[in-house]
Amino acid sequence: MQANAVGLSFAVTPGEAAYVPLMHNYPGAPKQLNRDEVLAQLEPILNAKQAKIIGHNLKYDRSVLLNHNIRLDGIKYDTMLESYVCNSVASRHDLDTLCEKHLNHTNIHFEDVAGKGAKQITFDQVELEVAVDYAAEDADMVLRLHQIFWDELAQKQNSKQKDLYLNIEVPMLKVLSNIERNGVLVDDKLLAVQSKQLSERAQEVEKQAYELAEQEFNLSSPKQIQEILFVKQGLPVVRKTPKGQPSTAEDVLQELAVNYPLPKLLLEHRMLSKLKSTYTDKLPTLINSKTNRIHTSYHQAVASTGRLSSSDPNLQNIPIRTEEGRRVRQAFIAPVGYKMLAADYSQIELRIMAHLSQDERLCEAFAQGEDIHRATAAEVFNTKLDNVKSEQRRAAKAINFGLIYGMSAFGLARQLGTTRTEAQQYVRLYFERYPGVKKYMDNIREQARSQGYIETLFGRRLYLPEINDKNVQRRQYAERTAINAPMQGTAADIIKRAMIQIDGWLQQIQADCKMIMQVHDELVFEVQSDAVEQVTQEVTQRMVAAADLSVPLVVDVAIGSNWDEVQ
DNA sequence: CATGTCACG
DNA sequence: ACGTACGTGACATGA
Repeated sequence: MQANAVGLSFAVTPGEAAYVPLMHNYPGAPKQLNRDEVLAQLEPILNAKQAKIIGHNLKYDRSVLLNHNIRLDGIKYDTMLESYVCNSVASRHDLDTLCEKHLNHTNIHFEDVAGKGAKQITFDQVELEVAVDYAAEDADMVLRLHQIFWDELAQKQNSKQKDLYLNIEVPMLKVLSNIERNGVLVDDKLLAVQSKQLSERAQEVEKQAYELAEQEFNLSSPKQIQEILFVKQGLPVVRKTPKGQPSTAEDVLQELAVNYPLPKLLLEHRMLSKLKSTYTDKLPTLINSKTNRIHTSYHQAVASTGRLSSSDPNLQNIPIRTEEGRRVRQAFIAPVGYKMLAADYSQIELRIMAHLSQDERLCEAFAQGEDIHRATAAEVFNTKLDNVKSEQRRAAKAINFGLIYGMSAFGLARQLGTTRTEAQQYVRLYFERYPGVKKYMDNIREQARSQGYIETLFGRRLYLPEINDKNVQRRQYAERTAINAPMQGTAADIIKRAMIQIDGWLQQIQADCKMIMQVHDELVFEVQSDAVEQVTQEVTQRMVAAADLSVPLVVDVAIGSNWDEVQ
């Protein structure tokens, strides 16, 4: 949203590339072609639907060009997405890493030409003679990488991956670019008020904590908290961190708070300072001065399961679970004359589990539109639906979540606050009542072992090299991933398909509606008030139709004037 | 830069 | 004996 083009580089034949400098600006810089004239002349090519432009992370190039009012619709291939589809478990998909890995070639690094840290210069200050090698190399390498990836994707046995790449990931690039550029309106005055309230409360808590500790200390320092709690006050050590220090994590403090007063204050202070520093103080600083809105970045090649991630700011972890936190959402607003509309998939991962496992009882429960946790409770506790106690439903809900995560009896027991034996009992009962699920879990583990990977419904492949590891921990971790990834990943595929359809519809009818956020199973829109009914209908229909499962996909829609009201 | 912690689905 | 539910990103501290 902020960057300007300094130059353009192209390659049409491997081993040859050109750099067109436009805006290099340093003492003695040579005269260059006028940027806007060059871009205007290039636009028919960049924007031609039949053009076959290949790039690396073209979402970024598209956005920079849009800053100059140039559209980049000739996108055909993106090597970052090719690498991601070929192996999403690989930790990085940046150009330098891919060149090392696939071309055995070390690129000129950006830091080599621009320096690093506080002394780093911007690319327009880089001398032409230096810039040309750096920029032209990029174009050449992208072309070479594409040839390698395309050979891999076009292999016949990988056709599902090719479809995933061409029909989901490449089209998504433009959808995400649109969402990012749309941005979201945030009420900075409200956040300022909240910041003030949070710091006032935090100060009171701080004062009380000093009295209880009989000294001043930094409540944000785990090290100092350890000293006070476990050395000075001699409280029992509940758990240790991976590095062997006594843990002061939330669940530990919760437990200690039953018998001692200080942990409760620490918990409250933690909550208040988290909300203030990460949200109410930070978000207002990220409002773009040109658009008066916040523009996140979505990352399409980060999460191994196929999910998106969001950063700068992360709009996928805005608080909702506590009363205090939720208030942050009141600052995400629709402008006058517009409404906020949120559409979320109901229980999508469990529905996918029903589909993948084809378990009869589970499919039937969804077909009947039952409350799935209640239905599970009725089965596990062998009672009528109407007689399910709230405690039983809570346990069933924990079991259902546990299943999605590839649970152990230990994990379930801890979640439920019960014994491991009892948790094991629940798991056994569950699998007796849902034998299809049991069979599916065993099959997917076995499939992961024999193939070394698992796949989502739409062919996204996750390699699990540690599935046969000698190390029990690593192997079990890979097994849990094998269980979880097909469900989380299929859900990611489905919402991406819906987003592509919805974006296409919005462009086509020129609706007064913007898609503004995605939070894994939820889409958020800003809709002109008169269009709310139409958008509700059209969005729901496209989300529901995004996959044809053995069970219905259900979408809940809510409308309000801010993000808190639509949950 | 590592660590611990905590926000979300 | 050990660690223990999946996937993320951001912040403060402290070396």
